Amino acid sequence: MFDIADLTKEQQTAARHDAGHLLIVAGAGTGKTTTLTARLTHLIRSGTPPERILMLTFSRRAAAELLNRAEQMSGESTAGAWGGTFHAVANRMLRRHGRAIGLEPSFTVLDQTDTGDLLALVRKDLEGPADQDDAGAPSRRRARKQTLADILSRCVNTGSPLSQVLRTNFPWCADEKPEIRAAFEAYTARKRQRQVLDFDDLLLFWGALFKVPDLAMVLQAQFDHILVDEYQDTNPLQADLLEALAAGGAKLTAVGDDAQAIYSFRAATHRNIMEFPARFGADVVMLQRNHRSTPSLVAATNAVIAEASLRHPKQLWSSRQDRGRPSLVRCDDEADQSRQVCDRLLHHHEQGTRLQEQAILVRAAHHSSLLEMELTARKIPFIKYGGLKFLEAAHVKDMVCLLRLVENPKDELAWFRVLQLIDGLGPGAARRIASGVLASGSPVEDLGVASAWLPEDRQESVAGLKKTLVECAGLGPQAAGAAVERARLWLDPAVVARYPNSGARIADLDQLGRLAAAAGNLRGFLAELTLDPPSSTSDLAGPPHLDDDFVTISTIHSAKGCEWDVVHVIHVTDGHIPSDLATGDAETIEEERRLLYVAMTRARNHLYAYSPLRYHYRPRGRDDSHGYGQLTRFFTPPVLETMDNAHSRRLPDPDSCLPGGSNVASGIEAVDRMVAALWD
DNA sequence: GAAATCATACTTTTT
DNA sequence: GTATGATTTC
Repeated sequence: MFDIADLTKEQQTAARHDAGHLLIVAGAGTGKTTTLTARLTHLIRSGTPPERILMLTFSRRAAAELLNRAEQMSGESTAGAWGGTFHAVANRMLRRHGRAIGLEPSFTVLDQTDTGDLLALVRKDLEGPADQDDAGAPSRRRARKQTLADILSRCVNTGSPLSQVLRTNFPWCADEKPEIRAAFEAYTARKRQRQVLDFDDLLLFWGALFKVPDLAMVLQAQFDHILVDEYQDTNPLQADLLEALAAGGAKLTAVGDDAQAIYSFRAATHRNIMEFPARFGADVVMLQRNHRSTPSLVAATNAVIAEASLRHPKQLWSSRQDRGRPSLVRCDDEADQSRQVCDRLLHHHEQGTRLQEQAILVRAAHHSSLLEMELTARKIPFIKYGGLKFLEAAHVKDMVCLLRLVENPKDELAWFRVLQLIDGLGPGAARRIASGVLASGSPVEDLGVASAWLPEDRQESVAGLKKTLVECAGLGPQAAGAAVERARLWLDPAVVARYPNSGARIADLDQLGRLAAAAGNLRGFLAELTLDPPSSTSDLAGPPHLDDDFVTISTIHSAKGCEWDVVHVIHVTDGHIPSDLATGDAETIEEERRLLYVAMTRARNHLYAYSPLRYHYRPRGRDDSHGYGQLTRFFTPPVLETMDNAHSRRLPDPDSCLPGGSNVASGIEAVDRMVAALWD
């Protein structure tokens, strides 16, 4: 167990800072978590009650771990401290204070998929039956529903008008602007009627709470200290929230590293961290001593990031014992890459590095599929983080919607989905019944009335659903586990009849039942599930046996904040890293560079970057605005000088910058008005 | 109006 | 390769 006195001087300065707001620029591996822990310890020891501390982190797990470590370090309880993601904290605040702006505490939260589904639903409602006459012209394809959700979210999170977002981020949808705009308006209205919030609403409404004068005073007096982790990955809306939170005199501590900003696709902007000192009048402490990696690895990662434009200049250094330079491994093709990864994995294992101390990092979840086959064939166990979509599996979604109806019978989307599980009911019938049911004050009771037009046998099936909902609700709010069990009596047969490989799906429902039983409270369980979904195969299957050793496969995004002795980064090839979908725009390519930087800086002792020379499928060139056939290489000569096995040529680097700015109004109507103003 | 079939754009990262 | 929407069939 260490003490604050064991920290480096710069870490101590950060931990003990007492004058006003503070920005800690913490380079990769510089002991950010240690410093934050020490700061928490310092605050608690110097008399700040835990419940007057708010920690905004990137995941619930990060918050829990910080509190845990602070508790060990300080020897005092951290119980009562507030912690979680921006969205999770917003959820808690709104359940408690939402009534002040006209929000019932039983609201449900839509995830990104739900948002897309609801947008599709209202878009369908909007299109008149009149569009059918021009039979000759095949109606052109419209933006997919998920794209609509992305557009909406980007408008709201950056505070940019629809036309600008369409122009710069979704040019192929620009000619649909009128329909998109109409869909957004209808979508907003629909959400309000049904008491559902999407992710962005959570932040907007949290902000709206601060516009209620009496409540704002209470909220602003609630915390003495607010700590924000991973500040480089926050968006303008979140920065505004912080400003409102701190208006009552709470001290802000923001921690982050502009070189690791990798969430611009979610509207995060490194401008937040660059502008923080000026905006809040904060002191800056810079951590530059890398405790994680060997000097050779630091030299290589420094060389990679040195070529980035627009950064907080810093030079990381390490005094750890060296273990040799990182390797760039040229592979013949993808199959060769898989073999080589396995070979090196096993080599290090024989040298005494457990598989758990090794990781394979990928740009996109599907990049590891061939490798996973090779691992399986060689009987090397692994777990995979990121990309797993437990919640998006149809049968899981079915169960979640069923539970959502128990909690909020006005949840139209849930009705729409659940009704279609009944044999013989499709989208049409579901829509008709759902709208009938929602027109009444007590939706569940009137289910029979709303479906009276159906043939008799189907009415009976609907009655079965009603019985299920009534009985689940009768179990009370604390019985999430029992509710799942009861719901399964109705859902299981439908799942078996409806989907192939129902065995695995039933097993998933078992798992969901276990999670629900552990959560207890149904409302909390549902909110937690959408705000902090299970992120790995192990979260679902439960931890493997303790003696089991397994290697981790993770997307680079999910690997943020983690570290391993040995790291294998695969597919470091133009088209994969950087991704094809980084459309040749300079800013996006810069983000891909940072992504590679994050991946490489996860390694403590050994680092391998694999680069297949040939792919068996046709590589797709990106939209190529700066010349024919030009490749993006991150391993430029200066970088290659820090690595083994390599040779390459040089590229010019690009530069650019993006605009921002946003504002928040008051009350639900005001929020809606403000958002609607974006749709010009 | 629902289910089945067909055609064709699109294929990332996540709260 | 796959998922969505348009079209045809029942």
